[in-house]
Amino acid sequence: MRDVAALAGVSIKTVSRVVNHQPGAGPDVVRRVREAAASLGYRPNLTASSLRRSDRRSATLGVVVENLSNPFDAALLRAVEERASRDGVLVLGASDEDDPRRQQELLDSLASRRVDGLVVMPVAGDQEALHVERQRGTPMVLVDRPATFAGADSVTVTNRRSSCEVVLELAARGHRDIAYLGDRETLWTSQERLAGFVEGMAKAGCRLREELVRTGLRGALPAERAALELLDLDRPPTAFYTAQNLVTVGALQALRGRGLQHRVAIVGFDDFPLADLLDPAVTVVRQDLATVGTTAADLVLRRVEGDATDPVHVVVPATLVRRGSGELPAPGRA
Amino acid sequence: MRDVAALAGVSIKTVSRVVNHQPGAGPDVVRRVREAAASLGYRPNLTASSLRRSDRRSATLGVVVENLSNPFDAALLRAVEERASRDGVLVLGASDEDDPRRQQELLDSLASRRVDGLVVMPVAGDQEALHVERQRGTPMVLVDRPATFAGADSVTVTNRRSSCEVVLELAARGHRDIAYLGDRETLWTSQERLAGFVEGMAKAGCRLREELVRTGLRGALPAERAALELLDLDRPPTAFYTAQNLVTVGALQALRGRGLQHRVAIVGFDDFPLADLLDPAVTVVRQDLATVGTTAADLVLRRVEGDATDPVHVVVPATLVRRGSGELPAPGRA
DNA sequence: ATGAAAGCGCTAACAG
DNA sequence: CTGTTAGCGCTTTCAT
Repeated sequence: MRDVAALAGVSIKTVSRVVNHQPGAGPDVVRRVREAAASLGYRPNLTASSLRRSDRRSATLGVVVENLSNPFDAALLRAVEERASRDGVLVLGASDEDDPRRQQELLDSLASRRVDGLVVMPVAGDQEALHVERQRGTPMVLVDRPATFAGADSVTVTNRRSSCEVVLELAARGHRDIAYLGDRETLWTSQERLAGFVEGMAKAGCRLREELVRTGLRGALPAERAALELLDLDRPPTAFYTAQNLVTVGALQALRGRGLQHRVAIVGFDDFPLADLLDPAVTVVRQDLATVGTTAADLVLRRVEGDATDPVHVVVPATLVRRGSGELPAPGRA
Repeated sequence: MRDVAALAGVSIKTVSRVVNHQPGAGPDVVRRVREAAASLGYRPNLTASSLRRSDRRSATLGVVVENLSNPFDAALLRAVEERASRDGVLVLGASDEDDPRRQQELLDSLASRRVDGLVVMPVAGDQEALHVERQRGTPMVLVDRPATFAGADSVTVTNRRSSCEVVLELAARGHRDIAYLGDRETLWTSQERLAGFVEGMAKAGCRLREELVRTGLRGALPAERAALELLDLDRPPTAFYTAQNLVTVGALQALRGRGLQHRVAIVGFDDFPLADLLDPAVTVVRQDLATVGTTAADLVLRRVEGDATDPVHVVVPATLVRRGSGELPAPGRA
């Protein structure tokens, strides 16, 4: 910048004004400065600028998720990025592998880069680290699971309500022996989905058979095994509600293995690519990650702008996508 | 940092030494400084540090892809992130939507934040903007398509060779009327895959029927239509090579629509989730994005460290994943 | 082993 | 309209 000023024959401050499109620079001077900048290949240094500026903004957000290659997390990152880019804000994306230590490292790393705000999908368990970071002043929005401390905004989806609706739909088609396959119950989303299932069964007047409820399924293989076991019962379920992506895949594999894919209904939570290419196409509850991400970005950017109103918990509706597998009627009820 | 120094009763420089684990600080002083830092909630400011430091590093890389929510791009970002995190380097991820203007904006934006290096999946067409940025000194690695200018490293996969192999495999199972469905030919990868297809047909001694080669297919729907047209020919193909993700999906839909999924062979380029859940499971050429990303990150980080050897073009092998759909024999050749 | 002074690239606050 | 001075938080260089 000094060099540009010298070449253009003006003061360094004038260059600053031109670069930042501030008023108070003659049109002729502007041109000379621009030329000088171009010929020297000058690039403004945003880090130096933000160091000195009074707002101290880095025009950068941090996004911490479990794994950026997870389509779920990627969609979220993308949505945040899209919203942020409208304000010229860039996004530092990072994966914590659901490891609290790693999450802490990333928080420190992002804080030392002075990100303006954080969008975090918190690791299961204690949120103390996030609380501490928030108290240091960093605007923060939690996604997927709500904050267990005061001060941060949260954006989640209708895990419970949508799960309840799924059960009611299945019951409306005559199903009464409905099985629940879910992930670890340490996850807030799993708890909510199970709660919604239980609620739905009650509302539908279905007896909840304990042996048809299986949780703690981590990945497709355990889910497949669990589904096979249920199918081998004397009185097997006529419908499955699979409350997580990979669990759904495992259950589908089980049904296919038994040749029951057209006889046993199944609804999954979380959409997945090609769900409509299977036979029958798979009915799912779809989370609107784009809305979740955009909302989260909106919130955090607003906080960055100084909005100090009370923290909010936004709940984005998930939608039931009927494709066929969830609309199979109970036997003898065609 | 000043406050920490005051509280600990030492000079600001001493605090700097402690924070950076530099020698020249008494064990007692170290403890006092650490305590003061903790009690004040001090966070080092990496941006201020990098501004003053002689290496001028920001410990940040920029990754520019088409769309971060694309599983392909997400896997790449994740791989770069993983490699970078081992050096304490964070990653700014950005989507250019295959728009040259947007790519330029992102380059400027990343440059103004003084990223140490760039990993770029270049937009189709002119690479002049990248060339300019590279000449300004930013280490840069192109992925997916090679650089058309001197100075940048590239990492691609064996588009051509793998395509050739696919054809030879199909031919070995008796197929001679093999169709090619591909994306736009303006894309380097598409060109390579088509070239490999042509090469394979020649090597296998198959006559290449022009009417069985369809390119410019953008997305699943056009691909499905094209596939249906080919299936309606007097002498339809007995095998498909679909050279892109969505094209494969479209062709699968066409085969399923005609009930031919067990009679006509199909091999796709690019793996996709649940490819093994379809019936028959889909044989694909899988790109090893993890290796591509890690390699790219490796290269760019090495350049950041000062490696000034000649630019390289690394070609990562893609692997044929045989799942069934590609192993269907030609009719009358069971 | 510790500290004082200078300055990275830039902008706030005040002159002219 | 334009320039001068000071200083953001930190590290360099050189002293002590």
